[in-house]
Amino acid sequence: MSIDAPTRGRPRSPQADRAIFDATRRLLDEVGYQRLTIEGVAAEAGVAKTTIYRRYPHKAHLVLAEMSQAAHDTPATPPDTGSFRDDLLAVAHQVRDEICPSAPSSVSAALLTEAIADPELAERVRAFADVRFDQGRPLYDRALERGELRPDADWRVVSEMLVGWIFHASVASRREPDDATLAHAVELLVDGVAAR
Amino acid sequence: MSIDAPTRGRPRSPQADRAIFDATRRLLDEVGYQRLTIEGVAAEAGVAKTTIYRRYPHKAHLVLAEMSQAAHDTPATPPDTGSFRDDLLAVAHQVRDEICPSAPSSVSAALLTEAIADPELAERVRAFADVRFDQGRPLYDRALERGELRPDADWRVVSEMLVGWIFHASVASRREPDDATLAHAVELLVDGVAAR
Amino acid sequence: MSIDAPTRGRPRSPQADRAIFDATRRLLDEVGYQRLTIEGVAAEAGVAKTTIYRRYPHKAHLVLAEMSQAAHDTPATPPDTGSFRDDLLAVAHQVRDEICPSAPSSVSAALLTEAIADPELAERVRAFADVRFDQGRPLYDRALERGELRPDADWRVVSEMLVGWIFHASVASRREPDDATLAHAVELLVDGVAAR
Amino acid sequence: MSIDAPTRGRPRSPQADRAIFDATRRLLDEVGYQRLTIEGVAAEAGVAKTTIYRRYPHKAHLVLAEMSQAAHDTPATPPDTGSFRDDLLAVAHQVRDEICPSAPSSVSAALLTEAIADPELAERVRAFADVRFDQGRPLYDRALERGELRPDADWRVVSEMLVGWIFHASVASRREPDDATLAHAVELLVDGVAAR
DNA sequence: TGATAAGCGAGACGGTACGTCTTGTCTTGGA
DNA sequence: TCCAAGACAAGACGTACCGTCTCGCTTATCA
Repeated sequence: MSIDAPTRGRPRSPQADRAIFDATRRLLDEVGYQRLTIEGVAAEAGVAKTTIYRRYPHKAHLVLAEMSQAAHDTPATPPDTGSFRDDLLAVAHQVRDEICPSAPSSVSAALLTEAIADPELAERVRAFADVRFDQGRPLYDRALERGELRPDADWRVVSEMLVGWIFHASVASRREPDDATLAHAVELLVDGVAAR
Repeated sequence: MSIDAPTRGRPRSPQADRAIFDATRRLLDEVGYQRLTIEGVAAEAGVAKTTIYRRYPHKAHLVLAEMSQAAHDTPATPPDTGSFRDDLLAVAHQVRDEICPSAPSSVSAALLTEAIADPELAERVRAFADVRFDQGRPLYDRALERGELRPDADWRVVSEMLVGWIFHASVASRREPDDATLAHAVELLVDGVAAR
Repeated sequence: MSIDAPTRGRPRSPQADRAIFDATRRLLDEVGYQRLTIEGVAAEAGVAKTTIYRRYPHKAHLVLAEMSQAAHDTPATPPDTGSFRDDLLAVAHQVRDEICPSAPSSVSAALLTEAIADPELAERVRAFADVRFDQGRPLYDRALERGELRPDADWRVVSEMLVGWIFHASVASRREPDDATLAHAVELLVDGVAAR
Repeated sequence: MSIDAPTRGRPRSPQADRAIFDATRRLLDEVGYQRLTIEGVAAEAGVAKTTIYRRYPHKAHLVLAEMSQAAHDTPATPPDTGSFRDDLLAVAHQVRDEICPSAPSSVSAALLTEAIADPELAERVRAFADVRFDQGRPLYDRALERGELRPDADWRVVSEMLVGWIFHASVASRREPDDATLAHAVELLVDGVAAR
């Protein structure tokens, strides 16, 4: 990507890198984002605080880096059922099951919140989100080819609407939506809410 | 609701109540949620820390109470343009302008984030959201009467989809959606994304 | 003693008086002077804090009052062995066993300490000490009659020297003095430390 | 004494050490032990609270450390008048003038009081007292050589009796003993209270 | 084959806020 | 006027993390 500066001095330890990521993941699962502390990660990873601060300026950057790494290691493959409606429904299920499964895992919300006050972080979060959303793009392309999707529809808006709804419904309104509600939402999204 | 226990001991000072709320609002506007501090609120309100802790166990509860109070004092009136589509668009504008205006005001996001890890707070947030959503209900009732809305559509899901999208788009994806994007989103929502 | 002021309003409850004293004694035995709190006494006595503050301005006064009451209820009788030396030794044993038996009981030291900064308390403590010392006076009078005591010796100094030494030895130097050391101290006191 | 563990991490700042001691001394002189506050010391020393708590678990330990340091910096030299009796009298004057000079300085009493409930502190206090008493030992050795002192007399008991008496008389009984009373006490101690 | 430069562990440092505790005062309603 | 109950202002407590800073040591590249 960038030409590495001519690397003087001792290079950063890849073991430390891994240990930090692993500890971050473990603690994220255990106590959630809010109660995750750099100090705790350092202890869990058997690493000095400095070693973490040298890599990431803040907790949020650390966590985001870990998530990016994880996303890179296990890329999500969008469903391909042959039907746009069913594809969307499958995505809805995926998102719900990824976002909701117990409290701590909702790291994303926390990151988004922090991003509000930290423009640089916001930029990285946006980049991360872009990657995620782009992974879903083929789904819309296929739908378009099959003539199931309005050509003028902004696929990004559609994605965000689905994901944003699940987020909002889970947290602000009731518990996580059940299968019937998911289906209803997809139907509204596909067919519109207007009377025919 | 419940008959208040026959009020033993000195009653809580309404002046303190007000002072706390006012200080909270002022600081929220000034420094935002993250950097809001119980200690700071106490100082700003000219009140002892204990007086706040006696009322609210955590920062989040305090802030939510303030928001509830504010919402109660100035209830939002849903738009009534005579057209469902235009009503929705007006709501979208309202929500965007309320949510987005720069960093500090994104208190909601922070509250939602905290609610993830605090079930009791989550319950209160949910109650607050219910009130807000219910205020918008007449809009859907009118649309139904006019025959503009599918009778089987869950109005709550529709609301959440719109609000959730604006949230998500603002924070996770790009900056706040512009007017054209809002209009596009409303159109997708009303007419559906399927090709006709 | 004093003519009671013409008693307007509701008289103070003697039950409360007793409950306060009892609770004070219990807590003193349990947690010691330092960790005794007015709040704790009120709770333990089933009495409002105000009820205590109406009677005693400070913790120290409360405790001193309790001690005076206790001393009044069970006056100490000085030993009378027929020998000055043995009387002193008996007193030494009494004092050691009263002062030392486990940490919390050393309330006296704490009171003395507080008295340094509170002249009124100091006066009361002094009065209390005077009563205690006076209770020992007959011992010296008898010794004087028997011709065992130097006529010019200030009995108060002698008492204080014995008690002060036990205090000091217990706390500042080693553990509480054993019987042999007590006997040695009494001997030094009686016969002097000078070579004959 | 023990070989210090090979100094891992950043060493403690000697400047902080000094600043803490100096501030402690200043505040002790100003407001006395009871109203001395760790927070206050930190502020006065220009040091973080944690820096103090890292060194001393409690106020009492801090104060004792300061006293030890002070005692170490300016060791007391026992008087040497050539006469045991006059030496003792000189010591008595020293002790009275050191202990009594108005409220704040009676730190010792406070420390002793706290030591009752804190075994570790008690141990340190004892060590400190040992040093102080040992400094007075030559006085007794000289008296012994000159044949002024009973060979079987425990010099430590003698010291404690004198110091303990001054303590007790100052605090519990009346104000600080005047010169005549000091002389009388020394005389009793040296010659004994028994009639000849 | 050193010199130089960074990385690393450890842990102290100045800060800030936390949430708790206790103090002594006050304000209720009821006795 | 007292009492129980409990709110109140004040302020210290001891703790937890923050992000920065020395230390002594290790591991690289460059001269």
